[in-house]
Amino acid sequence: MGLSSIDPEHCFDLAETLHSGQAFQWLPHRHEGIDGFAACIGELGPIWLAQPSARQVLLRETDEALARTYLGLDHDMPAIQRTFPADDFMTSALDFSPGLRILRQPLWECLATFITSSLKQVAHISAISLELRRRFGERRDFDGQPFFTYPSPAALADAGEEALRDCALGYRAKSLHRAAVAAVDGTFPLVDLETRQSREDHERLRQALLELHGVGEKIANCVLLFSGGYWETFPIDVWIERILRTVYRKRLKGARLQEWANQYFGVNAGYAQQYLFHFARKTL
DNA sequence: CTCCAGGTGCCGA
DNA sequence: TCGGCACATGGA
Repeated sequence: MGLSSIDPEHCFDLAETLHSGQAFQWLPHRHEGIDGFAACIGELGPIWLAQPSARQVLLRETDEALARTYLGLDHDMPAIQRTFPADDFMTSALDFSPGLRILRQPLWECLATFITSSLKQVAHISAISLELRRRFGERRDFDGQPFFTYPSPAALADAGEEALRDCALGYRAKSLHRAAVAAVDGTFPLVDLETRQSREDHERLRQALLELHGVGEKIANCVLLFSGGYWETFPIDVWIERILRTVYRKRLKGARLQEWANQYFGVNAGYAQQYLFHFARKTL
């Protein structure tokens, strides 16, 4: 199978993007003698991605369309970054990883992994995600190595809460199982919610997410940002809250802090948030 | 051992 | 509406 090369056009960093706490499945993988990363995306793949130089992303020809969407290679980064505030910390965060992109992940995979993320470190979210894939996902071999799709709602619903608990999920097992059941019985209409046509879709998806047990403001916002592509959405986790308190001197809480952040960081506040989060986590 | 991690639901004031 | 607390698990 032939390889394709994509020129990202704007500044793009594959490794930073795949390991910035948005997606949790990417593993180092050498393909045809080239070091890169491989994983399944939702029910697709595995796909392999490499970036031997700044203006060159390598992948298999058949994966090109999927990769462009997933990696956000069509994002107009200069235009997006011009909407960020120009304060010192924001500037430092941009300088630290100028090639960071917001991914566009499948809804179920993104929702399910973030349900398992509450009060967990990124490394452990990855471990949990991998275990769920290995136990309940579909095996797909690539270069003689096994990869696994993210388990479908049906697979997790059938597995049962106790089996999920065995994957070190703790109290999150109930939330994940109930979400899987909701997706299967249509209470949470995955396919409808994943299509994005009108302006109302944002609020529709947000409301549906918040009705799920175990999904609050933070997780709903992560899904809106990392799957829905709603870049104005600004998730506030412990890292971001710490930054807003210590760097930006904000003593506000909850909805008031959220309101301030959305106002201050602008129309692409969520995109800005990812630079802040990554910078803080890697340097503080 | 203690503290913390990309939080949420529920309780009482 | 708002603060306090329980909830599982593993790494630092």
